[in-house]
Formats: sequence, structure tokens, C-alpha cells
Amino acid sequence: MTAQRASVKDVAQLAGVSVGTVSNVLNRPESVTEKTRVRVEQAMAQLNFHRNASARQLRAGVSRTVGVIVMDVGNPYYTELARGIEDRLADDDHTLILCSSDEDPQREAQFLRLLAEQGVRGVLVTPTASTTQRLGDLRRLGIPSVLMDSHSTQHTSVGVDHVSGGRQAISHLLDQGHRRILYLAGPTDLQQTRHRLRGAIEAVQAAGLDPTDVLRVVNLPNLTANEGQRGLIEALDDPGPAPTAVFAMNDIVALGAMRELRVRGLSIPRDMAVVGYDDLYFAAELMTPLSSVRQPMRQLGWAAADLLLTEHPHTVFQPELIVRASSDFRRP
Amino acid sequence: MTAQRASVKDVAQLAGVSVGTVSNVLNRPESVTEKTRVRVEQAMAQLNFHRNASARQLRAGVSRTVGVIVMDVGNPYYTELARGIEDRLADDDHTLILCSSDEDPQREAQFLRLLAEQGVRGVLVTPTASTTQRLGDLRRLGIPSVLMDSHSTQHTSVGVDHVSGGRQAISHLLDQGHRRILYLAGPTDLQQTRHRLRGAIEAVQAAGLDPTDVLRVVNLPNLTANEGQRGLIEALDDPGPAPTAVFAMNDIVALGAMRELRVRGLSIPRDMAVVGYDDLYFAAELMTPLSSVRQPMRQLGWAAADLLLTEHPHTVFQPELIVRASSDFRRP
DNA sequence: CGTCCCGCATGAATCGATTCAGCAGTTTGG
DNA sequence: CCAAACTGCTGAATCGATTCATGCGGGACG
Repeated sequence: MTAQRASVKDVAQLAGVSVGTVSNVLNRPESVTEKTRVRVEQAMAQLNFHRNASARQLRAGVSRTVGVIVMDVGNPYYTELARGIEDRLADDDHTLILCSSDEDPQREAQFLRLLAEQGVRGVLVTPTASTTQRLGDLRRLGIPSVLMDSHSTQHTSVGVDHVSGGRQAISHLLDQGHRRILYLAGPTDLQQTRHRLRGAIEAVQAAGLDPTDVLRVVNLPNLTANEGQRGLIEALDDPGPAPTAVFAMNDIVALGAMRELRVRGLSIPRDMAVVGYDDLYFAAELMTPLSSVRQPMRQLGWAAADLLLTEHPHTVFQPELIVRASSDFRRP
Repeated sequence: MTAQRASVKDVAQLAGVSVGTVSNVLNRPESVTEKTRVRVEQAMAQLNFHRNASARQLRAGVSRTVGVIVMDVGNPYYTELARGIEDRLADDDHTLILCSSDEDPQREAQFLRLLAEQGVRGVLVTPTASTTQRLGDLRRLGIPSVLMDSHSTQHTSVGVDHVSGGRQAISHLLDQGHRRILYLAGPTDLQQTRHRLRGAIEAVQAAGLDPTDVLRVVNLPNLTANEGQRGLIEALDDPGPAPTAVFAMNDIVALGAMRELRVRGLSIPRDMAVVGYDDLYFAAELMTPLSSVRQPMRQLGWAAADLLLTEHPHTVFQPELIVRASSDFRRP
């Protein structure tokens, strides 16, 4: 088998024109006679010609791919984000390279290096703690970046107001009469963790209570169901008054916590209320439908990609609490 | 800002060596004196040098990225697959471009064209109906491909035995005493749809029954929760005896079906048993824990990538039915 | 009829990393 | 002591698409 790719040169030869003309057919078809254009196109079809993106990019200097680094592709929350990005990129005929950092700065750095070598048009990141410095390096190479779901004064970014999300969740639980609330948080170096905590504290203070009495925080190294379960065990096995409600960093963590509650025969929400975050598509279908803070991920992704392609200012979206049975026993 | 990328030439100049030597430092460091190597490395660091992947690939002819096209990145099933692929690729310092075909042959073709232009090292696809012909085009360009979760005599592939999966699910439902079973299937041109049906028929026949009496098939155009709900409505509103069990194409479809059962106040599994497919991580945590056919997605992805990098023969994995309350009322 | 212009096509130069024949200088061996 | 082998480095050629100064032929116009 002659597994040889046809080049513009081959096409030119077959069509009996010069390489420049072939290039014109590809990039400025209006500047070529109909007759020659057809001839060249036939030659391309006959040779199964695909233009070599490397050569194209090497010469032209610009790429039509965008790098996207999310914390966990396994989490539907982030794939929804990716969808939004893809939607926007498709409009401008760009594509995306999707990478999963697994919240590991090492891996993230590795991907950033790779994307830099690829000469991507730009990079969209849900940043881990140590990201921002490396993005400076990229900018120096002429590669713009947009932070997603995060805020920084030195970078363009799109975000959701996590302070508001934390406030809404905790206000709701306080309204339900809870006075000892467990916050199953992510690592402290994650901005989301801190912002939601701030919102939580604001909510407690607004109710005229003392945050140190009301809130108990457990930081989980990973945001998985197993970690959520482990975190709840840790909190329940702790001596002292047990919490009566849990605010989880995301729905998957909440899933793990609910699993443990069930193991212990505790009723949700009577013995322990639960509020999650992200409102994943199955949240309403769980054993106990899960209250959750909904985030407009698709729009967020769209906005991030748009920012990269069109240079807009910073954008912030508002989350919205969805109350279900897991935190309100009057609900179905 | 001088957003100018440094090239090997710049590095060579700064280090006082030739470009060939810089290239040697990058690719054959053992063939360079320690002294010059250090000097070159310092120059690279000082200039914040990143090698240009386009130029590299243009010359070398080989790429270190692999294209992956899955049917739906929103489905955790496929992201798990992607994880397995990534695991294997990382071992050989390759990376992946992840694309979502959304079961749309048009989109798939678009991505294949793009990947061909990128000159990827290979392509891994969960194929839609019309894929195989296009893969022939790729092969003619020297780009190998591996079908995932599918089988074809003309292509290397990794797959799960869907006949077995269908057989296991239906055998189980027959054992539970069901004699009218609804199969909420995907499009008929999807291989998985047909194979599972074949397994279902085998199971019915093995029980000495007539498949046309027992099985009712509804083909859904998309495998979403909403479609699952719609499919169930269609079947229930149909005159004639209603089914007593549902076998869904995947857990998300099952989710939609269960939603409708709940709306109608039907009990699961007493009024209607449900068995899903894929055993997504939340299947055990649903309102009624969902029986499901588990597939080793991560291994499948790993095997697919391995196949591409090392040229092994065809691999088939076995699925495993996990029985939960949704299809067995003696279960918790 | 000559000049100018315009539309269309040409092909050499270019991008940056890699490769490889070749060169200078050193070591080995007979 | 000289040939051969080896080491470490050089720099021109190369990959394929794009660009742009240049050429060419035909039509318009004076």
C-alpha cells in the first residue's frame, strides 16, 4: 500500500498548474478562474488530498485549536463546560484539545507545556492553586488564556459567583432551622472553597449567629464520592455535637455523604439535611432528591471561548439554589 | 510586549553553537558534551524556549497526538473510556484530542477530516453507522484507527460482548418471572443496539419462549434521559398488554424511564422492573438502585490505545450484570 | 497602433526543527 | 609514525503550505 499523503505539489502537477494556484484555490477561491478552480478541485479529490496542518500553521503562525484544561473530565459538570466551549469554537471553525488536570499542578504544568508547543490559539483553564504564574509564561509566548470558574485581577476570566452560591445554600439551611452545619469542602487552595466559605460565613452573620459555632469545615483532598463519604465519617465520629446538615462541595461529594448516611440508617433530611453543588442531571433522581446550587456551565464555557476569540471584559454568572427533599422534608 | 517565540536558531546564537547541536541537545543529549549541553540548556531557559511542534512534526512526519471521537462526552461512560486511553497514552508521552460526535455522522466526518489534517498518530472511534468507509480513507493516508466498543472484520477494534450483555439482562428479567419486556434501544444502525437484541432473543429462546411474544422494541434517536422518558410513554400509551419490565440502552435512558414511572405512581420493581446498561457511578444511589450491566470502560480505553501503539490483535471484554432493587424486590 | 491596465497564474522565499554528510581534532592500534 | 576509528560539532537540505513580487496575455482606450 502506498500510504503516502498527497501534497499541494502533487495536486499542482496533476492539475497542470503551480503550487501557488493550488494554495489560492484553497484560500482565495474568488481569485481563480472557474475553469482552473474546477480542475484543481478534481485533482484534489482524485488524490484524496488533505492539507497538512503542521505546514500550514508553521508558515501562517496561527493555529485553529484551543487548549482546554479542566480539573476532572469524569465530572459531568466539566464536560458540560466543554460543550459550551465547543459550541462557541465551532462558530469560528476552531477545535479544542481537552485535557484533565485531575487537580494535579504537575499534570497541569505538563499540559500547559504541551499546549505551548502545539502553538494553540489560546488556553482555557479551570485553575489549580499554582496556575497563574505559568500563564504568565504563556502570555510571554503570545498565547492568551482565560481562567474559568475563577477570578483574578491579572487575567481575563469567566466565573460564577461562589460567594453567592455559598450564601444561598447556608441561608437555606439556616432557614430550615439548622444550627450546626458541616461544610465538606475542597482543598483550601481552591478559590471555590474559600469563596463559598465566605458566602457561608456571611449568611450565618446575617442571621445574627456566630460562624465558629455554626460552621464546621472538613477539607477533602479530592472531590470524589469516596472522599465525601470519608469526610462525613470523620465528622460524625468526632466527639462533640454532631452537625444536622451538610453542605457539600459538589454533588458527587454529596452522593458519597448520602451513601454513608444511608449506611448508618440516618434519615435525609430529618436526621441530616444535605445540599450539594452543580446540580448534575441526576440530582433530582437520587434516592433522596438532592438540593443543589445550579451553575450555568454551558453558558460559562461559551463565554470563556467567546472571550478568547473576541476580547471582551470579565464576566460573572449567578448561581441558583434548587431546593429538593434532601434539605426540606415538606418536599416530595 | 515582544511576544516573540524563541527558535532553535536564537538558542544556538545565544549559546554560541550551531542549530544542529541544539537539536542534538533536545533529541540525543547523550551525544553532546556535558559542557555544551549545559550551556545550551541555560540559553533555552533564558529565552523561555518551547520547541515548535508544527515544525517538528512537519519535518519528522510523525505526531504525538491521538484523536479520540466518542459519541457523547457528556456521558460519564465515555469519559471513563477517555481516561483509560489517556492512561495508556501518557506512558508513551502521547496526548489526545477529544471530540464528541453526538452520534451525528456529519460531525464525525468533520472531525475525521480535521484529525487527518492534524496528522495525528492515529484515531480511536466509537463509530456511528457510516464510519467504516471513512476510516478506509484515513488508512490510505497512513493513519491507523481502532474501533472502540464495536467489532468489524476489516478494522482492529476493542469491544465488549454486547450479545452477552443483552443475554444476561434478559435472562435475569425472565428469571424474575417477566414475560413482556420492553427494550428501550438506540438507533438500529448502532451495532450495540443489534447485538444486545440478539442476546435478548437468545435468552428468550433459551427459556423456551417466543421472542416476538416477549420482546417489544422501541428505538430512540438519542440516548438521553428525555428520550428514555418519551420512549416509555410511547410504550405505555400503546394499547395492548403493557410490559412488566424495561431493559434500557444505558443508565441515562433508564433514568428517564424511571422518572416517568414515578410520575405515574408505578412502583419499581413491583409494577415495572428496570435494568440499565453501563453501571454509571450513581446507579446504586438512585431513588431505586438500578440494576445495570457493567462494562470495563477504563480497560477498554486502555486496550484501544495500546492497540494503536503496539499493534496487537483484537480484544473483547465481558460485561457483568449487577442486580439491584430496580429489578429485584427482595433486594435492599 | 501603441500604451496602460487588469486579471490570473507563477515560483522562489519563508516558517522552525530535524537530519546527515562532512570536517576538525583526538585517540587507538599495528 | 601513520592509518583508522572515533568524538563532537557544523550547516545546508528538507518537510508542505503560504505569500508576494513578478510575469504574461488580452482588452480598453487614446
